[in-house]
Amino acid sequence: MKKDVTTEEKIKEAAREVFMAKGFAGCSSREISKAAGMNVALVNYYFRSKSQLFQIIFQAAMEDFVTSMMTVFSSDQSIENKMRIFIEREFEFLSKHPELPVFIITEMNREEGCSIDHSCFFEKIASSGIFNECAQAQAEGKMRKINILSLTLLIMSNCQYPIMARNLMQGIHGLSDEEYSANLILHKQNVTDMLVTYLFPTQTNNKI
Amino acid sequence: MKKDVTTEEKIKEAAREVFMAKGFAGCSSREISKAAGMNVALVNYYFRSKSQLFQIIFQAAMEDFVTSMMTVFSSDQSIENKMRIFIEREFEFLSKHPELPVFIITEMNREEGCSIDHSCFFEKIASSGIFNECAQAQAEGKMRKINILSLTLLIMSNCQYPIMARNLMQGIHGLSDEEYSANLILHKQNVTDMLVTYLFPTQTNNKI
DNA sequence: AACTATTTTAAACACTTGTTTAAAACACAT
DNA sequence: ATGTGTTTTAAACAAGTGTTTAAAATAGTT
Repeated sequence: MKKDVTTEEKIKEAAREVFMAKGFAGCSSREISKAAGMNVALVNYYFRSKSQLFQIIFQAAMEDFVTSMMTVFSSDQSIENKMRIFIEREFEFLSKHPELPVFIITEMNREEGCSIDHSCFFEKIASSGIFNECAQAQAEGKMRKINILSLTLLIMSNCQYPIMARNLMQGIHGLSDEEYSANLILHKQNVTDMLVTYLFPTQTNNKI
Repeated sequence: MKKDVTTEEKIKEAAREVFMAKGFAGCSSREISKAAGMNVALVNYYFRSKSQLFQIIFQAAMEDFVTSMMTVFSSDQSIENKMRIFIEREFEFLSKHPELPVFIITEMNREEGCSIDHSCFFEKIASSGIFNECAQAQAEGKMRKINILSLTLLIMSNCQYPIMARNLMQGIHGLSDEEYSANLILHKQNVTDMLVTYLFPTQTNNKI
């Protein structure tokens, strides 16, 4: 047979789109199969059930998520520069995949949802050596002493929330898509300034 | 008839719990009616449909959300103190209603979802005079000059995300409920320090 | 007690859900 | 062309969905 895009991948692609947009509970098997342009039964022929298909999609989404971090952490830069580049990349990445954070958070909260071990993601990030690098910088007084969770939260909060809450913010502030996108660029700069100033309090950074 | 808790309220209470925990798509009418301890038909007898019931619950949730802000903004405090108190209160409020932010954001993203006018919430907040107060403080050089959206985002991001992403963060960092709660208190302090230092850059605040 | 209006229920409606079955279409070797 | 294994489909399955209907239970009035 041989095709440029195999059926299995067509399903995965469609499932990813539909799951991300509507969540596990918000869509049906038929909706996915229709998006993939085929019969319902095929979805269960390749993946045993809707749940199993979902697990695969979710796992891949988490993978993407972490991978996007790794490229920066593993780079040959000062820790402050890594921070700047990471924020830059995170805004760029999330602008391309805006549903990803809400998707992951929502499905993590689902009771029957993904029962995979998530600590592997932590280990993957840890293997980049970024945490050791932080500890060293903190010991040398180059970096503010906060624990890893707080550090993670500070970065994730300020990068992800502005993307996640887009519709809410546009609704509240009455902004068009273009206006919000423009403001997002300004906000990214504010976030970078704030985080770098807070985390790396040097004489230069403390200037107003 | 007269009862201590009217049927209508029993439904609303049950609906709020179930909707918040599972979302609109994630639950059924029967599930709500069962949680309220009554027949399915009663839900549609008091509220015409599942959608209409949802709209009411969602509207009330947004109301709660905004009201929790107003009490602080309207208080008689310096703007820097308002900020500190607001963060304190927001962490406290969200710890009691952890599903609220994800619920609002998720349902704002739903296509068929709540088509209400959200600008009224902005006006409600604006009526507290907080925005004018900010503008004045900025004009006097007491506060960093950033636009309202960016200000909103900075605060909301750092207050809401740590609650929203609780399960994700616990999973990644391998933390128990108690551990995370404890860390949340530390993080709240970090967030307060960071935001106040960034937004009100005075000589005292700039100290490490 | 008998009538009326409201509140609650069981049952049914038509439709969608996830999943399975059995037959059809297809590819490919001989 | 025939046979074989894989891929795809239409059809059906039982269970669950939102909603409606008509009857039962209840409350309130006379």
